[in-house]
Amino acid sequence: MSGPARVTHASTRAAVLDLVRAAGMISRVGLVNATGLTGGTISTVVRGLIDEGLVAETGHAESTGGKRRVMLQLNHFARYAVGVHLDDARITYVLTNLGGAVVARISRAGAGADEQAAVVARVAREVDALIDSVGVERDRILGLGLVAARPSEHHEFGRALERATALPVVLDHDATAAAIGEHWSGGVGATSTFAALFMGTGIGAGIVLGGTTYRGPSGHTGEIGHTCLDLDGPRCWCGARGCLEMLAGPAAVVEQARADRSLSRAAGLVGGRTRAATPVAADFAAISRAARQGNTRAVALLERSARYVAAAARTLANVLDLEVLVLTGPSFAIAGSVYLPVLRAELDSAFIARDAHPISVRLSPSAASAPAIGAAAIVLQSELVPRRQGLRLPEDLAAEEPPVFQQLVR
Amino acid sequence: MSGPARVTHASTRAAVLDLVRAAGMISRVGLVNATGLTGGTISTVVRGLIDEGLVAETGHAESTGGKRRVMLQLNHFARYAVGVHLDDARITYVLTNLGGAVVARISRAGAGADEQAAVVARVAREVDALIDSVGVERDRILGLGLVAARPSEHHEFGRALERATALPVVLDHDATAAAIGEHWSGGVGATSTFAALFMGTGIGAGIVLGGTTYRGPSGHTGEIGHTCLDLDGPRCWCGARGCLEMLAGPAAVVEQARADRSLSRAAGLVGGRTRAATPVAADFAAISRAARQGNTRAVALLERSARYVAAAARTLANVLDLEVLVLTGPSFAIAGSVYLPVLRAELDSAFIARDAHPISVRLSPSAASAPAIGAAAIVLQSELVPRRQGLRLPEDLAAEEPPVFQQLVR
DNA sequence: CTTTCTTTGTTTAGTAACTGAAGAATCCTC
DNA sequence: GAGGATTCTTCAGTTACTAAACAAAGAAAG
Repeated sequence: MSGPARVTHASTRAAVLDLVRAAGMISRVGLVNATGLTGGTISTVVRGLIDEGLVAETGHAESTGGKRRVMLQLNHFARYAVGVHLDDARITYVLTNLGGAVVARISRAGAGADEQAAVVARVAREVDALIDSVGVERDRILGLGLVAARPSEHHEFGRALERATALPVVLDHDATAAAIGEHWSGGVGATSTFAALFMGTGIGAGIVLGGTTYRGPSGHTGEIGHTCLDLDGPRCWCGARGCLEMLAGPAAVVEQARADRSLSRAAGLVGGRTRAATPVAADFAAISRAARQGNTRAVALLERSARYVAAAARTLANVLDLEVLVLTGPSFAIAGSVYLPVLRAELDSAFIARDAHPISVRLSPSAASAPAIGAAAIVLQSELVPRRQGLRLPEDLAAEEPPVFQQLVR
Repeated sequence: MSGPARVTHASTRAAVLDLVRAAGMISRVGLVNATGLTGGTISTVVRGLIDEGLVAETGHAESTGGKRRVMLQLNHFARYAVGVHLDDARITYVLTNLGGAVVARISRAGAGADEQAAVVARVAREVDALIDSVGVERDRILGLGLVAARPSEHHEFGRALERATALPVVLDHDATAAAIGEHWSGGVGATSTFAALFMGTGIGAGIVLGGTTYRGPSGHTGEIGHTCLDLDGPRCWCGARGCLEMLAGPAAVVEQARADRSLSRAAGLVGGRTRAATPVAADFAAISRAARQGNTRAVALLERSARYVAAAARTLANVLDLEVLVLTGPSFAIAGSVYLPVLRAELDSAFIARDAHPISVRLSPSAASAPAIGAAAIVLQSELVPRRQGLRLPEDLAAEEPPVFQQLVR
């Protein structure tokens, strides 16, 4: 009743492993301090991890007056995971090792309106190619993470891909995946509260609260694209008015640019002239390029968008008491340098909790492939991190179907 | 590794107790289904609770084809808790029983600029009067919950009050308390995701995610009063422009009403003429009264405010995937009937996840004393619900001396 | 009324995951 | 090289569970 805090049974191994991963290098005593477990427990848990080949002893630390600590490190190449990001425009594949580092990466054109069976076969083939390119044995691959903007629409696809690749498939939201990817690749602290602002064609946010990803009761979290920023703004497909996405999302920026003759010409916008799968993505890239080259109209357009995004980001930060905000996704990969200073300025001057703790705003070092990396990270997490803490919920009991295909969103 | 999910050791007793409370009446089999624990475990846990006098057997259910279930109920009068809400305008005290039901309630004028020692003595005296009014033995009172808009400013006050009353004191945010109060008083499901929109002088939100209250790394959560609704709106004290609080909070509504001669006269606004502690609260009440009596200008003013609040609420719901939204706090107690339909309409037409699950918007049945009730509920919770699950957090380690080679992530 | 079946609740033996304490190993200092 | 400091391991004991057998209470059928 009054003893020290404990760890949920099944999660201890995973928690220790996660600490080793997050710390990069740590001793058993370090784990004792970090977990609150006793030395004896850590000793046996670590032995198990070493036996499985997941962790290795790598040298000693300086003495602190007695026996030197034996340092432990993750055996990064003990296991691998595949991440697949289905975007309208492109499909991105990554193979990561246990540390979340990208070992191989390929990117192919999006599937468009192709037959699902054909897409499944193609993706399976490309996953095979990815794995073969670095010659990793199949049984060292923990699974495949599949992420998309609307995961609920890819249910059947995931199931089929599971059969085609013979890998366990987990399905999730791309923005959530991007957040987990940032968290996993170590840029963000293990127990921190942060959001990954994800800008692709739309705008969303993946949310991690105190180290735990937040998915909400139906997986529709972080929809900041529908933050209201103008009560009488233009009507959005969601039913409301003045949504961020309508006012300042990539599609809106492109539309505004197309309406500007001079800018259209200067940036060489694709416009409606081609039948490219995603003229929006292409044109947004063109506008960003023009901005980088000093086109003042392009700069003004992006900065206007950034002001809106910044207001939404501040709202989000104020609601969740965020510690870190990471900009990620294809559009921030291209135009992040314009948005970053605007968001920083907004949060430095108007974040409510700024006296209590700083909020760090940064650009993801791998914004373009963040969702795919995150997809792989979800696999790593689902294998290595606690499946669940606390009570089994009534909803779980309702759906007692065979766990063929693990899905993270409903 | 593969078995059913388990319960954190220390929390089982509390989880079962909480289920009994939430269900009102439940059998052991019901607890088995709700928790996922086995009958044997439930049997022993329930015996313990009965031995402690917290739970009692109360009759039988109809037979479902075999032995009838023995129904269990919380022994509501086994323990009590005191809740104190420090508002600028008023101090509200409640004594609740174990079920969160209010047994006694008093409300006194706010402390204003009085000396702290005097206020502590006065509050302690009034708490004594509250307890004596129903003749509850002191040792049955679990503790005192103290809530305020800016709890960090009442640290020393809480400590002093602890000495003066000889009761354990817990300190928290008033909006968070209101949310816990709603959760505890059973209007909201045990594992639901919801927010309590709290409108006093300012606007905030208490957040409960999947049955767990979310406080954030520094306790500054749910600051939806600083949701941006107009990029070029009036400047707010927080440093930003177009904050909800500036555009549509009670203070803004009052200011707009005062600028309207006809309405000022009709509603009999206090304005700046008196030296009352909180003219805003009094005038907001007067405007609401005028609206109820059919004054179209007052109605228009409040409905305008409601449209802004609704937009902020929608933003919040979209970010957190809310299932329930409760309107609470003094201002909603007065004007909730104007705000409720506007919020309902907004969320029915534009909540992103509305196809996945409904969002229920309702008015708190005890909006005026919700924070105080919540304060008491926090005490009940801190006594009866798991102290902590999972890992020890880095903040706990901060006090300890750092080993030379500590490489934990910050 | 008796038998059989269903459902509820209890008891008991066994197990996983820890703790606590003792001891072994390693290093530093004098 | 003796003694203390620190790290790590071992092992018996505790806790909180599960699984399975059992007992008790009612319903349904004969």
